[in-house]
Amino acid sequence: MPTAGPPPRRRVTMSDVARRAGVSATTASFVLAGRTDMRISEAARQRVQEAARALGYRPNAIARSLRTRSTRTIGLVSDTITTTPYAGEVIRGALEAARDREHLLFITETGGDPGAEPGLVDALLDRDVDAVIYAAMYTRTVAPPPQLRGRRVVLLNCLAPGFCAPSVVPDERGAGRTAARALLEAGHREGVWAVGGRGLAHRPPDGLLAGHDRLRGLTEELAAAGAALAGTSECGWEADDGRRAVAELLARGGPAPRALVCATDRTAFGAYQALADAGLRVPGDVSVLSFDDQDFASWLRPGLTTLALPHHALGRAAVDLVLGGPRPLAPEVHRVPVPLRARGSVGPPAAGGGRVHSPGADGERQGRERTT
Amino acid sequence: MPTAGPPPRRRVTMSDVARRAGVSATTASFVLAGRTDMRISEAARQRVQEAARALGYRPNAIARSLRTRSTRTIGLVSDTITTTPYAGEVIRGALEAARDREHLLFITETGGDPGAEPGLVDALLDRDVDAVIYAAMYTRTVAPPPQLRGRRVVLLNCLAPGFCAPSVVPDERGAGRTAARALLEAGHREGVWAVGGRGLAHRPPDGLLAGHDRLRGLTEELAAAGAALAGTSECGWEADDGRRAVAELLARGGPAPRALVCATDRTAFGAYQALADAGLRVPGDVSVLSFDDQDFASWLRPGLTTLALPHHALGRAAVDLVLGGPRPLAPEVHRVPVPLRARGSVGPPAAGGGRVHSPGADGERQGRERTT
DNA sequence: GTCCAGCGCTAAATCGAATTAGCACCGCCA
DNA sequence: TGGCGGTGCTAATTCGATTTAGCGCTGGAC
Repeated sequence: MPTAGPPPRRRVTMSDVARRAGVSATTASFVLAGRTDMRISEAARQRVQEAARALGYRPNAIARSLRTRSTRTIGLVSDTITTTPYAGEVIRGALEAARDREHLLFITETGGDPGAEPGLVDALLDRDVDAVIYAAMYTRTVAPPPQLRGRRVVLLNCLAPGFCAPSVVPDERGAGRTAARALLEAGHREGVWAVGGRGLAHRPPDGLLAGHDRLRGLTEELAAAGAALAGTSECGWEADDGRRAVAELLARGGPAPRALVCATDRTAFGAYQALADAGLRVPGDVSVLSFDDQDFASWLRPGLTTLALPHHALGRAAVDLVLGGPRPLAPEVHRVPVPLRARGSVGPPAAGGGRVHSPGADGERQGRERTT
Repeated sequence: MPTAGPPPRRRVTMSDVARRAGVSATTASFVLAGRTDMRISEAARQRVQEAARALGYRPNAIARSLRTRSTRTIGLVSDTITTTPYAGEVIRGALEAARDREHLLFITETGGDPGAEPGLVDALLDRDVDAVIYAAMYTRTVAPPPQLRGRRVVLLNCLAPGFCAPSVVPDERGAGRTAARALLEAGHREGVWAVGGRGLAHRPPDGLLAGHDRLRGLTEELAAAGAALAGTSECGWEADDGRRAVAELLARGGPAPRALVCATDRTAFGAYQALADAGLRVPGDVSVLSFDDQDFASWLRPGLTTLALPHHALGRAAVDLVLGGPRPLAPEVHRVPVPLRARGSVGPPAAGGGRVHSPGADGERQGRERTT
């Protein structure tokens, strides 16, 4: 009979393999699991291997999981994975680590609806995931749902007071120090402003931790060098917020700012616009430094010097920890370093008080020389 | 005895529920499944429901799946989910649709290594996923691995000649037409250039389809109005490619371009830079229109008018199709509309031949009036 | 000749649900 | 009083693996 259409494809089971090899399912199981705690003749071993190969046997992970209670599966629960463009990097890092350890990743997101969370967590637990990564896309404090208590959980980019689980977060304080050092090394000691600095209470419900720790690292390191922040201009997180905040900063009286430390690349983007509008050059008149390392940071002219939030490393670390960490997990906080991406936007402070300058294109062109 | 530490938490099974309700597991199963094809007294029904509630019973999805062969699970296989920032939107759309249909999503990516693909697909099939979404992050032709033949598969953002499965892709040709219409409506009939237009062979192995179809739609619609493309300047996909291409275009002789249709927002970003360098205003001297709608498109001054690749809708449509479509699936190509995001970068063509203009800031400031 | 040890394997139970087959009881009718 | 049909349930099997318990054979020691 000629083959017609796709074969019915009943799945090849271990009994099929055993039958073909002329052994019991038990023997086949031990051979295929590579277990040596049962004596099996070399001949039988060979026949089982051969039969499995010939039939294209693949163990049914569902059946195996039912017995072993291990699914080689992780669940990732997050608030919103895409309001932020770099969230993809977190997932990619997690995916990579999971692949290395031969696990598969369930991704879920509540879409900002906290009411959806218990349902999603239940769906994961119903499927017997080996571990759960509870992730936030902005560093903040969270309250994971009660079903997760006592489970193997790692908190990613968040802290949960009173919930016994390790956290993996960016080393924001270290990042602040690094930022300060970059500025100090370029010669800045005065006129350093934080834009969108503390960032508390900008996002419900608990506000963000990042801004606070960054500012702390920044001021500490400046203080260690006998310098200090000239001031802080709080604002939102978007380009437009940055533009307005910097425009106001320039419009107010007092000594000219020499360096701006922006909370995000987006606010830095706005800062560039405001500076250009005022006829100020980057970094000739004002240095700009920020946090995130979004892709456009390298397209700007001059390229934006920024602290690269280690999204990929965070995702990776969380999975490595949840799968490879001690049992049970210790509720420690793991801080992942935040590397500096030095581009062209930080330079030595302007010599004079150059409040206003020759407009536009010239400044941009000078910047362009410094672009990578 | 006082409770000490987390309870051992043996999972509550259906037998536990049945025992407590004083019925057999069979009865409990029928009650909890809501099946009416077996006669069960109202009293028994009540007792089972009550017992399940009291014990906090949740069915073990693994055990159920073993029996029913349905896991309420989908696998998404993609090349690289994050080289592109909008990939997250695809996933978010898929996640939303999956949630609506009470399915969970396994996400995998090869990380650009095609050798990893069979292993990942096997891992999914071993776990008995109900369906697979095979996704590419740039629209192109692909060759899914043979294990997927005969399975329930939807191709997302790609086409696979000879592989019997439906595709969900952006309506690139329609997008090209829309772009042309936007330009025609603003009064453009001459000096319309495509930048980074055809885009073939820029990515291995098969080149991209998007550029070709877009260009087709663009030229068709222009032709229908008796107009035509002034020319095409092929280049890469990045900001810097766009900047160089446009700079060259402006430096060459001939009539000045009046409108640039850029292949991506990134090239448009570069185009803005090149135009500013040449002292040309957007849209006063040159209109700019592009494809993608990345977030920075709205931060530029003027805001970039762009065709929003419907990533979210694509992800949603793929899941809706693979779960809700006919059995078996018809190998059709579903084209998802690409909406225009009109911002400030398209305006009426310049009256004269204004080759060079007053530099920088003025142009930007005019643009800014049009920003949303 | 018997006993024991070791070898190489198999039978059967298990995981937790879904599902098929069929049984005990009741009341009604002849 | 015996049969019959409907009601309301249960026992047993199945899904496909893992894992425990133990069986039959052989060869050597005594």
